[in-house]
Amino acid sequence: MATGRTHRPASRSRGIPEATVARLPLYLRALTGLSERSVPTVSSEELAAAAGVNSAKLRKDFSYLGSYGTRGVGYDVEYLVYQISRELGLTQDWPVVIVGIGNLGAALANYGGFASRGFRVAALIDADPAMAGKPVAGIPVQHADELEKIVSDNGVSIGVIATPAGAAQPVCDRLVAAGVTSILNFAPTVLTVPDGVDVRKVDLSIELQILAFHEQRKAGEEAANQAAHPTAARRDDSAEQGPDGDVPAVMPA
Amino acid sequence: MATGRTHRPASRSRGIPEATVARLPLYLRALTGLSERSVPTVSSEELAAAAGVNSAKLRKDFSYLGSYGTRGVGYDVEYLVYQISRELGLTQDWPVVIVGIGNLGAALANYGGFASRGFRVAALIDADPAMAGKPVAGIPVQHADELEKIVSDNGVSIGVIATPAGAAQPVCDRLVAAGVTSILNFAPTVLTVPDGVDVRKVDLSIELQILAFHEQRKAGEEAANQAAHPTAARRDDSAEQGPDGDVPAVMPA
DNA sequence: CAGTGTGAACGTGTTCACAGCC
DNA sequence: GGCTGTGAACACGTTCACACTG
Repeated sequence: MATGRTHRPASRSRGIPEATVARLPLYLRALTGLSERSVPTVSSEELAAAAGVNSAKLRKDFSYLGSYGTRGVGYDVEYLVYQISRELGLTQDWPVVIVGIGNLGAALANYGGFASRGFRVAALIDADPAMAGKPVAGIPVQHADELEKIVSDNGVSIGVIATPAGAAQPVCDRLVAAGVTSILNFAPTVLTVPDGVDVRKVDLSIELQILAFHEQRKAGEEAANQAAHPTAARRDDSAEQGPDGDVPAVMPA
Repeated sequence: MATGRTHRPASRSRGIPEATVARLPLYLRALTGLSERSVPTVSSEELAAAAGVNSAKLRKDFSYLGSYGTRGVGYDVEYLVYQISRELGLTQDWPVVIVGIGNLGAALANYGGFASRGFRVAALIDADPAMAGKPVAGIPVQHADELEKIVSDNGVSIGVIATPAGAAQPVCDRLVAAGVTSILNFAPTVLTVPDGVDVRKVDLSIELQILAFHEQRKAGEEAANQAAHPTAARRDDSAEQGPDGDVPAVMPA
């Protein structure tokens, strides 16, 4: 595996597991913090703690990139920052367009983490003519009619969709047709795209629902323990929604 | 597995795989759409398409909840909506507080998907005294000093953190101390919480970095094909960042 | 000796393919 | 006949534990 010096790009950059890729930004952030505090080296243990993972996972992740550590010492912070940045493609800069400048779009435009790492907001686009020309985060909003021109003129390959659900698919289609091949979707819809186009979705409501699931479970366990432990049971405004019995009005055949 | 009528909550609600839980909201959304269009039943194939997964996965997921389908027919839409809602704990309502009413916090407060499914914004909290009393999304912002009181008065168990990175951990600690046991974190920081507290993180910058990784890979493959296929190569403003050779200024030992 | 790098064991998630039922 | 429900096979991801090395 990756014999010392990096040789064939294909052999070492092929097949980095998705799960590892998803953690690289986490490591990078932790490393950047260390770098700013001028820490020269870290052990896998320390870095793992800073990134919120366990050290075995971190070492395995790094092993996919190559052998960038020093046994008995740890990892050189600056060197790792560079290697991970390069692996993620952050040594080049990525022009990004944000479509849909409502509350969320504006929040994204103002988000500092954007510019910090290789990403540059090339344009803000909204369908509302009243928005056109209005500056948000110092960038004038452009009308949706300009979308295709903006994408091709700026060589944009990453698009962020922050429109209402209904507008998302048409916007997506236009972005893709104009040449965008990666989309970050904040609208609560499943987007359909041709092969070769990546979509990642960020969905607030889904995250909350997952939390609710676990929260409910906790409450259930608490209730179960209550027989033996009749202590304070928080958040019991009404009857514990019975996981049994109470069937809805509508019933299947 | 789940013999017909649901009996012991523990036996059937124990051990729904995390991956399945994460998809339930997706199914629920697709089903809600069908329900609004008064579609009475769906096959696993149709529903899977609407949710953007494959049908085998969907059937396996549903099998963890019980046998809610009818062979040869499909699933009753209304019934499934109810079962999934109940499983996710959405038949009760969850008061939520949002801390940090900047651009993002305001976007979240205005987000419709919130109220639609069991979640209710109980309070908006910000550290800036100038914000206090100002209504956002029709809800007056309260000062951070009130945090503990708000959480306990409303029986809040889910908190959303939309503060700057530096404030996130202290806010988190206060929320947890006040009784919150589930946290949705939008700040780009790793939060440390006691056992029994769930944290989910939404991180825009990480999502973009993952997209950049894949985007870079595509560009690399494109470049590789270029030898045989010297067609138009989009987004090649500068030299293909060599995955080999070019070492940074800083070097390891 | 301290700490990386990694095979091997393990666990989780996905897909297949078909038996069983309506 | 058509579609669900599910064991069994497979793929992917995580953890363990230790050989190896600066």
